[in-house]
Amino acid sequence: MILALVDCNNFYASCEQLFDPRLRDRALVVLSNNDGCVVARSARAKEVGIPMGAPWHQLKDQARRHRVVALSSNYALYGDLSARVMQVLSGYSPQQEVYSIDECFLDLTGALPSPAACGRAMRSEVLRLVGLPVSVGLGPTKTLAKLANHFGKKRPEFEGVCPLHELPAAEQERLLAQVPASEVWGVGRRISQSLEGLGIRTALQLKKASPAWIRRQFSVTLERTVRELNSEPCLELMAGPARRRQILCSRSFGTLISELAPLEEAAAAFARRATEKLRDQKLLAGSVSTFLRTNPHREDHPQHFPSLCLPVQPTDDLRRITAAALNALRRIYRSGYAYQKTGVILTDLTPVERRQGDLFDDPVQLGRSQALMEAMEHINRSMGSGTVKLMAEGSDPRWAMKADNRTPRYTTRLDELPVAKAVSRKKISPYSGT
DNA sequence: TCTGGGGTCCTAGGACCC
DNA sequence: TCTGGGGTCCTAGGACCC
Repeated sequence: MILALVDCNNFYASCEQLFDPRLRDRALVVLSNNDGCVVARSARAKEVGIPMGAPWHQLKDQARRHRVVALSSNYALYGDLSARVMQVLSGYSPQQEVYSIDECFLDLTGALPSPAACGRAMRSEVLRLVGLPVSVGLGPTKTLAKLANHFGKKRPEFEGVCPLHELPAAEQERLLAQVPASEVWGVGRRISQSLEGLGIRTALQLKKASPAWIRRQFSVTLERTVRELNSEPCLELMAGPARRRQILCSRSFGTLISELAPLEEAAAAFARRATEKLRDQKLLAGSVSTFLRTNPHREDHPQHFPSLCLPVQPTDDLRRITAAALNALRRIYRSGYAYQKTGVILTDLTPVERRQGDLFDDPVQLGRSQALMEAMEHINRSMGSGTVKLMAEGSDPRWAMKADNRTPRYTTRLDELPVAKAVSRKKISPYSGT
């Protein structure tokens, strides 16, 4: 079996550069929601030493020195470009697993003229048709394909495509010996620290460890990683999208909130967003949880992290889900805390077609509920999300996020098309953060 | 002042069953 | 005085991923 892992380079930053060529040679970063942390960096931003994942407010001086441009994240744009990349790649294999917004696995077993040639073709076609650079890693297991992708990206001699399985064994070992174990898929910060204590520092040392011993020391998960490094497949390619186990919607607020009323509005808004996702996937929720969180970084302030899960009769009715979410919120809320975040989680998900009835169900009410939900969706689809919503959401959200520097949704909004006016008159300035 | 959002899987331990 | 053996299910917490 030969698997490919195709991954877009600096995905969010590349999306922004695609629509504004003036950004191509700039140090550019894209920020997380609320303009909180750095979640993507252009090649130049990496060169000047902007770290991944760091809080933006700590980097402002460094950023000013290097004239770094910082943009708020624009998920409508990234989601649309992702779909185009995945579409192009799907033509190269009947078996594609879309693993995240910017990467997918493909089964290239038996690809002609060869998997490696196929990898090179994918790379040039995505660049030609979508305009985004990708890297390709090839190997007999997912973990090795991931590692090969790492080599394809970091080592210029591969020119973006690394067919690890074609290299002589000695050459493979030489490469693995040069990669820290923490770069291996499934080895995070905690495990790499523990491994180091046991004398395992490189991917090659991890590969040569005994699977049984690793299982005793850690868990079956890391045992699988070791086996995968030895070309023994333990992780299957997922055929379709896996069945969801939970649906979560949460946001940090633009400012801290202590009163119940604005928290209720936020929870109602997140319940709606979660219910939209639930209905898109034709699922019913059997439990609704709400959680609250104070700012964990303020160690000198009183902290409160409550949550409550309420069972409901399996439903996709926005009114019932919102009522349960607010009920839970009111029961966990305490005055006197400055809350930073709330969220709604739907669990115990079942497919709509397996709806379990109840002795006291009223089919007329169920029909009305469905008709109402469909009418709301129809209006919100054609006139914009949130055109029709429950009063519980309020109309002036105090919890709204910061997104001071979002670029236009070039590919999904007619009124934000990149016409001359929109692009050329807007001056690029380093992010001021005000 | 300012620190993301959305997921999955595994394990240990407790509750509960006969 | 002395208190079994063999299970399942659920949950919280911790690890990982992008």
